[in-house]
Amino acid sequence: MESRQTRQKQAVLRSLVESGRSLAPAEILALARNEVPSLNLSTVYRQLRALHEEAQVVKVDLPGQAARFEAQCRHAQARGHAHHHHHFHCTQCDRVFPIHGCPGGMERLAPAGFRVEQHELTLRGRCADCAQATA
Amino acid sequence: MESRQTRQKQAVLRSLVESGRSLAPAEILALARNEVPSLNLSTVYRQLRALHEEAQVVKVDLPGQAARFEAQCRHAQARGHAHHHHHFHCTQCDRVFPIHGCPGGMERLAPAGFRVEQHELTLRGRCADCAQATA
DNA sequence: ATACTTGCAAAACATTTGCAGTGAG
DNA sequence: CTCACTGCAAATGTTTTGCAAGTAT
Repeated sequence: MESRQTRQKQAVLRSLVESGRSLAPAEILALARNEVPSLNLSTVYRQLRALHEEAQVVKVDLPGQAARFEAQCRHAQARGHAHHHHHFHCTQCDRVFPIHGCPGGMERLAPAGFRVEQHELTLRGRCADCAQATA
Repeated sequence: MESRQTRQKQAVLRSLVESGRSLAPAEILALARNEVPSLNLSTVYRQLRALHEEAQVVKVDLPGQAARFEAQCRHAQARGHAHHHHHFHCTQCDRVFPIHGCPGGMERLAPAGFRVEQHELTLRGRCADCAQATA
């Protein structure tokens, strides 16, 4: 069950790396088709799963949104696990930005007896560009 | 466009209030059918939207999960806006519990120029019941 | 009576899967 | 040569919508 190197797999990963941000599967399909015109959406999903298992790609699940995917940063990739970070979702331009910080102290929030194993934080508001444009 | 009082609307709200936790539309359908056997899933969705607009029901969007809904607490209802709280999602029994606390200091996490307007926090792990069962 | 609501079927999305043919190793 | 990968079509799961019949006000 070892994975093979295919044009479609390279195209999916390259689209993600070159864009530098989180993309929806349909966006990835559109970009990757510049390289492999026959590319199919099913294949995009299958390769995203494979790349995710290889820790080359991170799945970004924001509340109430369809899943997006982003290329894993080199540093985290080398250590074999994802870098802990959160996301800022701009309600105006709909872009998603990484947040490199964490309030901490999550364990204390849960009721007694609950075992907190992980957490996800999503900030929402307006990004620098949109906040300035509105002001 | 004012809303009418129907058996199905009452059944949807009652199921939510009596359960005391977040329910998926399909779960609400099952419970509410005890009261109105002919109830349809489309109607559940339509009434959930109506009740949400009337601030009787809150939509709970956890990352990577289908939407759930919960009854708005009386206190918050009187003030006309939702009570700020987060959620704990048990990875074992898949139930969702309210968390009445908040780390705070979210504004400091965002890059300069970003305007944080709201945030959502999801804790994941094992609830008291499941943690004890495993131990 | 009027017009909002309901139930049903079908549509709209997002994501997955079965399968026969293609291609990487 | 093999067996994983691909494209396509169909299935799945969630949520929405069109429409004729039903019902609250």
